[in-house]
Amino acid sequence: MSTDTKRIKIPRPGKPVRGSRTGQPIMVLFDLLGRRWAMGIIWNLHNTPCTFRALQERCDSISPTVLNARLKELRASNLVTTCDKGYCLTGEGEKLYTCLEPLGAWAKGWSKDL
Amino acid sequence: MSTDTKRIKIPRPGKPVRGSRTGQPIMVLFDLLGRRWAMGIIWNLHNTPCTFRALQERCDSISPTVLNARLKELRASNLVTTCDKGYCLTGEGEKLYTCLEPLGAWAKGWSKDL
DNA sequence: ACTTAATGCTATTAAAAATGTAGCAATATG
DNA sequence: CATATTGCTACATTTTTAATAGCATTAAGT
Repeated sequence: MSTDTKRIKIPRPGKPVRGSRTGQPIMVLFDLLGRRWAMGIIWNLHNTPCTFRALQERCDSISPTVLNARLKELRASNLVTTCDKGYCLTGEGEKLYTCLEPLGAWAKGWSKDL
Repeated sequence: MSTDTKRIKIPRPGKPVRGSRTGQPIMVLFDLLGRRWAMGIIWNLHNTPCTFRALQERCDSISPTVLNARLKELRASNLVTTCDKGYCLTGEGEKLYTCLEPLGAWAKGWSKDL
């Protein structure tokens, strides 16, 4: 469980990122969340800390390479951390989750008329 | 402005998608939104229809290849459509936007303590 | 102490997606 | 007509993601 962030690009507010030269917070967030499995990881981690391997299974057998990359990014962004049970959301991460939560209900309605 | 959807993979609720064999609506949505620029496009299109090229500029000069791919997906998913001003969000798209909106405020707070 | 099993990864190769640039066809405008 | 704008497509390059194997470390079982 290293916090090694070398050679990975973490989007940072105020700095140019993929998708925003200005580094507007929302665009930085979209850059971070708009990566494969980022939101799924937050969703699956909500209120249920778990080990790397358990998380891997919950995320439909996501490859360890990507899971590890996402976890590094999310930890560097202070959304995910480690606890005695393994990985879990930080306080900020849980707050972010509550912002995402309404999407669950919306998605159900959307899926009906699709 | 064709509605040509051949050769692109649109995630569909109820069907296995990238990231969910079960096709849970939320996972389908995450698959769709977890693609580069998808959320940024919705954000930029909110209440402000515009042409392909104008949208391209708003999205920090996103490449036309990706913009077009995202637009096809979002149109096929009934979130984006065309109007006299060019592209715009559908009713569903605007509803989705209201789900995303809180992220703007959250992101500002998050960016401070990062 | 010696296995065995689980955990957290890294390495590697291949496939898919995104980027960047050029430019074309169609329509509108002067 | 000539020019400009629009909505894209083509193509080559770079990044990401995927898929699979497996290693090092720790914890438990016998």
